[in-house]
Amino acid sequence: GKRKERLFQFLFEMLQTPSMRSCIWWVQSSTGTFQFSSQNKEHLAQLWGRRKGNRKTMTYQKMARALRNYSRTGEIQKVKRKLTYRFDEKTLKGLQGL
DNA sequence: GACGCCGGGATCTACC
DNA sequence: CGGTAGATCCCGGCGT
Repeated sequence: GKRKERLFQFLFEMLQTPSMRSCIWWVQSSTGTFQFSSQNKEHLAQLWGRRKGNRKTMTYQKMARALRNYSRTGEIQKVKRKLTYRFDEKTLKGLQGL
């Protein structure tokens, strides 16, 4: 099946990519906590936008809005720390099982 | 006050 | 046609 990739799947993939460490990294991988780089978050957002083939350039502001939608389903929660989020335990297990 | 980050409503689009 | 998953736009709140 070639269902379109979800945002959280893309982020997890980036977190496993060494060359992306300047954009996003694990704060604590065991709990699924990760953080974006204040300096390079826009580059990561643009990568996401290109992958989706969006008309306009993806920005952190817009990507973060999509991220906030995850708080409703609980797939990802925002943590108090700046630019830091956390995958839900169930979501994380699903991603690790790929 | 400016700027960066955050929360969420409204609306639109692409896809299944 | 209805639902999902964002994408886009916009505005207000808050801390530095």
